Amino acid sequence: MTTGTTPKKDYNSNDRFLFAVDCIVFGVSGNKLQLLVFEREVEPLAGEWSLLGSFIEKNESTADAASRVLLELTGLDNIYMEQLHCFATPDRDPGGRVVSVAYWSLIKINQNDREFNVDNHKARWVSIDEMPGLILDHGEMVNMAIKRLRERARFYPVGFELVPREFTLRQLLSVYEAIFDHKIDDRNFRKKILKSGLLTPLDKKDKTTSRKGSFLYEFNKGTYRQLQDKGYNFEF
Amino acid sequence: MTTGTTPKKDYNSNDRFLFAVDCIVFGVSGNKLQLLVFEREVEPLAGEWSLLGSFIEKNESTADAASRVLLELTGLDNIYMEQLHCFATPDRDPGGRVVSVAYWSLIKINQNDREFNVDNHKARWVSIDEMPGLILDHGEMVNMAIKRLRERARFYPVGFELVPREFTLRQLLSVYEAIFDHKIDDRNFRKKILKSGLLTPLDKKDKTTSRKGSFLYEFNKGTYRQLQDKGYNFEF
DNA sequence: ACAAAAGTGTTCAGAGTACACCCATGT
DNA sequence: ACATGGGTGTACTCTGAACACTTTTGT
Repeated sequence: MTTGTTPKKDYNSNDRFLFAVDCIVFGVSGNKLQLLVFEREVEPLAGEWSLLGSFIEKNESTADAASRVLLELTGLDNIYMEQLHCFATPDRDPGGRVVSVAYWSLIKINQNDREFNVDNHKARWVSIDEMPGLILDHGEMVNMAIKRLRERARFYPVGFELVPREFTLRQLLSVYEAIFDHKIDDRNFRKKILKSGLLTPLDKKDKTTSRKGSFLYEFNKGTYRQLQDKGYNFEF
Repeated sequence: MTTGTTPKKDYNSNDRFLFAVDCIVFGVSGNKLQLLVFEREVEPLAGEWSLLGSFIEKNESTADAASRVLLELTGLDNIYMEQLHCFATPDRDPGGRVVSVAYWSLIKINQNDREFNVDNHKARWVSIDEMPGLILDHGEMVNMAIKRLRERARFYPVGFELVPREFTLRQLLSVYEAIFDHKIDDRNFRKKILKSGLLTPLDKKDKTTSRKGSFLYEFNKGTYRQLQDKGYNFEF
């Protein structure tokens, strides 16, 4: 039926494109999922809100570039990060034919908010309920990333990436409430999450939020790795 | 802590890369998941097995390019297709700095195997158990695609993409056995899949596989669309 | 003593799992 | 009549979901 299915691979005669990454950075605070957005300081579109991105350098991969952007931003190099999607419609950037690979990442706001001064750099956490309009297709990227995050969080233990190393059950519950954007039953949550084996109870209490104090847990990497392969139902 | 987080966006001074798509095409036959592989006819690496791909043209998106490749191959333009991942390590292609976006797709082998003559085009269906070595990082792409397919198939109704428009329960069961690579209990499968509301029973029987004949079903698009958002557990 | 958050158990309904026999038909 | 694949039902277990009160302790 068809004629030629020979791969078109001519390394000399083909078009070359500019190539960038954009980073979608999520955190949780105040029971809401937050997004880190930036005010662009350069043309085109200076003054408008966008994600943070960068062109890819000659000898780096997209993952390297995204890590570089996150490192410059937060000073941290062990941030949870996944590739989201490659955005490549010809007219997505009026500045030229630019292909962008979006990465999404999760950071622990409480742990790191001193590491970078958001205001000085014209960066701001916004609740995803109050997200401003973003340039180009960045809004589309964010929506896809939210969807992907929720998908991951349903069956894989990514909730832990949004919580400090030592955390209380209520903190973890808040994170899941923020991700899924609905109230979760306290007792059922405790029962299920404790049964999963993902939590190691510590002999300490966090007394900052109540007089009684609430027990701290840390999170069990061994069980984590098992569940990353098999999956686990984190719907509450 | 950090200093400059200004997006590095200079449209003139940055490197430009070649940009390609590669297509991972799955089908099911003989109770096994099959992959469509090609023998390359051009240098570099002529004579070796690879996925089918193409460079991106100036005014097309990656999705357009992948659809174009699939259309040239199968003559069909309504193939189920998802972006897999953007592969962009600097040294992945010895022929130059080529970034490749991989797409995976599902086709109904029985329905279409006459539409393209696989042998004439040096293309071949291979069981994923007997996959030959593939050039470059194509093996890695396929492994990631298998993982992604299984993930999708667990919670979304993609199994239907691998079955003709009218199909028997046994055919559908075989598809799921192939995807997950394990035996599925016949009775429990029927019970669950019929309860899901995804199937519309037809008043016809397929008599090609038994004397008694087995009822044909078609698949309910309305329910399908609901389940695509909510997800549904297709583990059997 | 009281305010504020932490912690705890039970019941019920629905889903998953394991498992073995009869049915319809063409030859 | 028989061989071949198609079709069916039940009992048990486990998980999810709904739901309200007691505990601790600093002030």
